[in-house]
Amino acid sequence: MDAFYASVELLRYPQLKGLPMVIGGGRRKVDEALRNVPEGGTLADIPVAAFPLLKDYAGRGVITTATYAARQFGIGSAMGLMKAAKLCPQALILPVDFDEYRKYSRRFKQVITEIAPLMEDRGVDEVYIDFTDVPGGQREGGRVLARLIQKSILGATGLSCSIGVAPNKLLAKMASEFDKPNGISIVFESDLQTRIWPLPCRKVNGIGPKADEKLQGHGIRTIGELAAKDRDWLIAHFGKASGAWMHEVAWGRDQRPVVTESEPVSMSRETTFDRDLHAVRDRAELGAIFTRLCEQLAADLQRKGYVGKTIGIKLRYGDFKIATRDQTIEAFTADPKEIRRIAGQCLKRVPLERPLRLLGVRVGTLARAGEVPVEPAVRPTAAGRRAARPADESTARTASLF
DNA sequence: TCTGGGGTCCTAGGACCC
DNA sequence: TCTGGGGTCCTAGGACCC
Repeated sequence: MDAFYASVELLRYPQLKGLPMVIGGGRRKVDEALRNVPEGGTLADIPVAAFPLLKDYAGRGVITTATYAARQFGIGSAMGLMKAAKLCPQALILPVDFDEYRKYSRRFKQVITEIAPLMEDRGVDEVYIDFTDVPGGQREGGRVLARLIQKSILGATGLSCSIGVAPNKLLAKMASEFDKPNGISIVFESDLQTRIWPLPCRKVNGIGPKADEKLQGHGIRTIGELAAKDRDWLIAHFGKASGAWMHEVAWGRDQRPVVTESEPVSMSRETTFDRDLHAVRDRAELGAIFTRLCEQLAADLQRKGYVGKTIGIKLRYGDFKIATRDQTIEAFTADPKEIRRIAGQCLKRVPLERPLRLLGVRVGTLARAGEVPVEPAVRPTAAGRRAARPADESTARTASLF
């Protein structure tokens, strides 16, 4: 989907079309500015001047989506809001409204599955579709079907999307970026050398900043340069699995099927504080946030009908370093009190002297409530074994906080 | 310009079992 | 006297994606 969050917002506020706008940041300040709906009017009647400007936004956060008008100024996803404000102070800013995006997500995905039932979910704004057995799916290399899907989604939601059609998921994903927004791009196997090999390695789904940096360290910048490397050389430098995988993708090979169903592995809730908090000084505030996260997470689990038995916490310190702890318990649970109790024990095992930026709670090893696997014979858990051992010195002093 | 929230998968060491 | 081989589970961290 093209600039998905921003495009959904423009459906509500069509008066903002064409203006530089970003989605991100907390709710509070922005919400105040939006309490300007004229008497008897609708959201579309709010004057543009009533919307908050990026330059007036003071707070932590990143941009989740920028309109194409905002991108002209060099603003992009994941950019800090403060930096974006320097690039384009007059841009408008709207808070993230995930419930609304999820609504439109369900809608466009339903449109797709009615046309092509084999669809793989890749988050709120992205999917893979298997054209293979869809009637007419091969006409003009898939362009006819792609066009039908685009038109149907636009008709049902008012949203545009970009589609890449290729022999596999790897190439289709890259193809989808060739013509944005509202484009269709067909890539054949025979296009590998001309259209894929000139691209930077970073364009491969799965090669991130770290791998790219390492590749560049070896003088490898493009996918073609990667393809030129010996398979064994790649394995020697990137490990057996990664090296072999890199060799495959550089040659455009990918056998992964389109997966239409999957079960969640974990659920979590986390929050970044408005300011860094200290475990001792801000004890009450932290405790309240901690409890709330556990309650939200329990509610998520219960609403979706899951229970879990691995409970964990995540901290991000002021210096952005991350620490995680988890503990597997014997009985599956979705109970907020139990989650908080175990998560609290996890917190006691992590250093709490330094300023904290983020706190998160996670439940993993999920099972559908009501289909809980039979417990195997009890053996002492790792936690039980650990309990016999005293906490290390750094955590001992703060152990009673939670 | 200090950098969100919700996920998945992989690696690696240690405990434990057969 | 010194020391197997294979397997699973648990835990912590990290890369990556949307």
